[in-house]
Amino acid sequence: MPQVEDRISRRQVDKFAERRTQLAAAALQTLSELGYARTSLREIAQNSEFSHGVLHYYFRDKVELITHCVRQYKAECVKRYDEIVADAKTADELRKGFGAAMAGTLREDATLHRLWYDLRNQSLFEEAFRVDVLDIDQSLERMIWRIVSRYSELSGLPLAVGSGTAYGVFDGLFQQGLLRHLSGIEDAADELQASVELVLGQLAR
Amino acid sequence: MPQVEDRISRRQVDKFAERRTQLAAAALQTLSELGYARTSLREIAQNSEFSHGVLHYYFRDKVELITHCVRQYKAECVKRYDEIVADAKTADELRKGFGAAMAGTLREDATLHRLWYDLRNQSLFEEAFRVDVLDIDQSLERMIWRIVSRYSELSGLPLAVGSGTAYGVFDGLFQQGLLRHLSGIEDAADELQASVELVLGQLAR
DNA sequence: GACTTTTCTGGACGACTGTCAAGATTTTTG
DNA sequence: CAAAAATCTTGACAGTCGTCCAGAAAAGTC
Repeated sequence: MPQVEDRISRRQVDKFAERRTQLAAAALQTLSELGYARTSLREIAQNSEFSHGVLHYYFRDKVELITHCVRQYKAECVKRYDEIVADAKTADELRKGFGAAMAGTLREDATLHRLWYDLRNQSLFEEAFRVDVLDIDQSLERMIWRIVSRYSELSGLPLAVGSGTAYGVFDGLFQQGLLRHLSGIEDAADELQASVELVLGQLAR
Repeated sequence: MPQVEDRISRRQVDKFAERRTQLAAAALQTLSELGYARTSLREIAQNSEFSHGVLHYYFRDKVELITHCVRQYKAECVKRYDEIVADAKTADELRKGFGAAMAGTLREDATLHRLWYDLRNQSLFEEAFRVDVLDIDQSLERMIWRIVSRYSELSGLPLAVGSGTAYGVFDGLFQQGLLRHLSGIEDAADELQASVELVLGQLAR
């Protein structure tokens, strides 16, 4: 049996990587259901079609598996959000589209977002995750900044805040919406949409 | 040995409750250092002057202990923040004081805040914590609202947003600051202060 | 077909977890 | 001081955890 490092860089790289993403997807699902604290390797394996031993064939240890998960999440996440930037023609169209997209992903991908905030918090305690988490966070910040600055462009109004502030504001609104939504508050998504549109209008005057 | 419920409502309630808060303080310290996922009862006991068995003498189980911790955190937290509302005479004084207080608690109580966000996230996975967490969250929202509405009062400017939106915005800014601060970014607190003052000015026009 | 390599299984390990209870210790009570 | 009650320690329990490994199963090679 070759070393993990060798296996990664061999001929059938694609097949090996394919299984890795397959297992990472099972891990992602388990994590989004149970959260980091209650997710075990055996539980992850049960959400796949393999036994628990195989995880150590494709990943060195648990940290590498979860790190890989986080990276995989990022790809899915940015792709998801980048569809939002869309091709709005007017400032108002962009503002409404942004609010609707936020509310939409809150409704549909609540458990995934819950996982993201969980992992981001874990990175505050476990340094192993920090680099990847910060990387994702920055890409999310850029994504928000693209929208906000484009809004300023379309509306002709100057922005009152910078990139980091804008991200903090909208991320806070979203997290608050997530908390309410998962607590069973019916109109949490609607309220988020209204808040987002309102605040975006306030940041460019 | 009487039941836990009986012990709580007996003559020396004060002494019993005193030890509970003492143990809860040890738990709070452990949790803020390790995070929820890595905190065990034995670890908590080692941060106190007792053995691990005593925890089940004062608390029914781990959930009750942590729930008690969260409640205790709330008391400390609201007290801490309520000193912020202070007695500002002018709108500008309040705005500066608010920003400075945010930056100050970010610098001094970073690990406690990190714990709060961790526990709030846990409540999204474990229903047992949800009630207490939502209670704290609401009291924080009211605290923010007191500041924001007072600012509107002092400045004579009308507010553009409601209570929930205001809380989401400032909580997001703070969390973003916490992430940067704990990642070793030196001027994270200063940036937070500037952001908070800026955004507060934007919400009332 | 046989032989080699890759992939996967299932069990074992030591460490750790929450929980519990028997008994030692301390404090309170009469 | 002695009896009783409260408090605390210690060790044990049944699980679960991440990790590892011997060997079964499958895939690839000649």
